[in-house]
Amino acid sequence: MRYNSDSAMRLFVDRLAERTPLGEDEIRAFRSLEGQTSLARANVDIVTPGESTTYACLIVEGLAGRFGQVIDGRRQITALHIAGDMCDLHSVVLPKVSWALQALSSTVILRIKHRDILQVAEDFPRVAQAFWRDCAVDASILSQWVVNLGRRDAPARMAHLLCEMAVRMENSGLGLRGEFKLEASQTQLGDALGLTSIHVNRTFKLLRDNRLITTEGRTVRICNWQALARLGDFDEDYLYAGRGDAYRRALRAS
Amino acid sequence: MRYNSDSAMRLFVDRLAERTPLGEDEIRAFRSLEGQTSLARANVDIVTPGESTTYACLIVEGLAGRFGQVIDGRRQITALHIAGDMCDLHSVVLPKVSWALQALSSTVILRIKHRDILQVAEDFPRVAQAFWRDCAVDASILSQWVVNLGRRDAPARMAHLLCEMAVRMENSGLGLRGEFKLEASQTQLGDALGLTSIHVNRTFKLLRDNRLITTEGRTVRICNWQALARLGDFDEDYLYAGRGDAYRRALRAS
DNA sequence: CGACTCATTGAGCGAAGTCAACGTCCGTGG
DNA sequence: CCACGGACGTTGACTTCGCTCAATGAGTCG
Repeated sequence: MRYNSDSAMRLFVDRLAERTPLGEDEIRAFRSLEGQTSLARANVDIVTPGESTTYACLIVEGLAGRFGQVIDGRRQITALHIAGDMCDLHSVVLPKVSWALQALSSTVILRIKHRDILQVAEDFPRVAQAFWRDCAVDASILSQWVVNLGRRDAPARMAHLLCEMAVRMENSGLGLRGEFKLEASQTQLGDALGLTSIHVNRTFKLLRDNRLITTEGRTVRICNWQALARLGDFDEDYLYAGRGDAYRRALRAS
Repeated sequence: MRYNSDSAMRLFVDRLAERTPLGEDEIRAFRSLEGQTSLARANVDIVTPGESTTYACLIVEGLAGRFGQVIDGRRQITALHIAGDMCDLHSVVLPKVSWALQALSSTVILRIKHRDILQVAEDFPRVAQAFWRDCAVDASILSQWVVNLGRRDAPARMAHLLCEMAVRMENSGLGLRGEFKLEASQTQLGDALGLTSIHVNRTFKLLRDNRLITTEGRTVRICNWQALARLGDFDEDYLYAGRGDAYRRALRAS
């Protein structure tokens, strides 16, 4: 099968370059990395826990989640990844993983060899720094999830997640913060929010009843961004997602 | 004041070198980094949110926590750091922070300039990789905290935290997993566990009543490691902290 | 058509929060 | 020296948020 993995690669490199100034040759070196695309259907593991991986996964299309496991079978999603995300870049330096990577909806991924990534990082210190920084942003998001789970009730938690995904999608040109598709079932959202699917449903209803959002299938429309962000106590700084014009122009040009 | 910051530096470098083979000159280059020590009393901010830091903090002695803030004044600790931890190494690549770093008990820290750290990383690719890897381990721990907060009830959550701190302390030679000092108040533990101090107290009582632990002041003794680890569903792999060969083999894949 | 997944809603329960009181330890100042 | 205040730990009574169990409907695929 052939997927347009170029666009995802461009998204990823743009994001790196936005946060870490990279020269022409550095970008070229990185973009020349080869990989294999493959399709994973919803609820299929891409990486299984305990595995020693030899490649990192770039999302080309769809939605994937990193899952932590609890002994009784319940699951907790620790990260959501959209197109353009290198979802397990950290596995380059820690290849033995203790989590699962799973497609939440039909997802196309591009597997890039650790060895190749390490080589580029070794040849170009700035690229190494860009990788390190990307992992740090990932950790920053993870920190916010800890806060979200630890100290916010269900409506605030959900509001925060919706705001986060809205901004991330918009920044990757995959939607607008006012309207975007969140390709996850309520059960999967529950796994991300530390709630049951039933409570996710009720919380959705609450947000709809308060005219903060509307939903249509899996499309979410945020009717009142201000109010939703206030409810979720959302401040997008932690995403380090440049809303700079330069970035957007660059995207549009390509 | 003069503190023995050498021992903390040694702890940190040992940990790096344990996970990333470093040459003599690389270790020497790193250990030659200079810093300023200072003392922070309990509940005093070392780094304040919104700050743009120019240095990273190595804990020489004591206990520090990274705090996320919620609008209503409640707090959530997203990471605990003990002696030998470079608690905000990621700020080297993301200097504008959105969290607070606070001493939980009297804590001595060594501030090392970002500029110097970046220089060593640029000169020695393996050192850069070691930093990247250290941040990845930090993120791995963060992931486990997400799982802990999202999918475990209070007793399991607490058991998991106790096991984690026990292993980390033992691995840094600051205690034994069977007995160690956890220099945090029950309120602070609540901030880490997403519980109220009152519920932390009740949960402590529960663990004591079940003869899993005993406490004496802030010294925790784990009487039944097996049972506590089972209750907390604790598997130490995610800490990448073994001194044994197993984990070194796991890393060798890279 | 049947089997399946997913969304929706109700009823009852339980884990954790809130509010409140009290004891201990410790530092500080009259 | 003791009195006072503050931080911390402990415990009880009551409330509430989110979970469990259960039933139903809507959409989809073979």
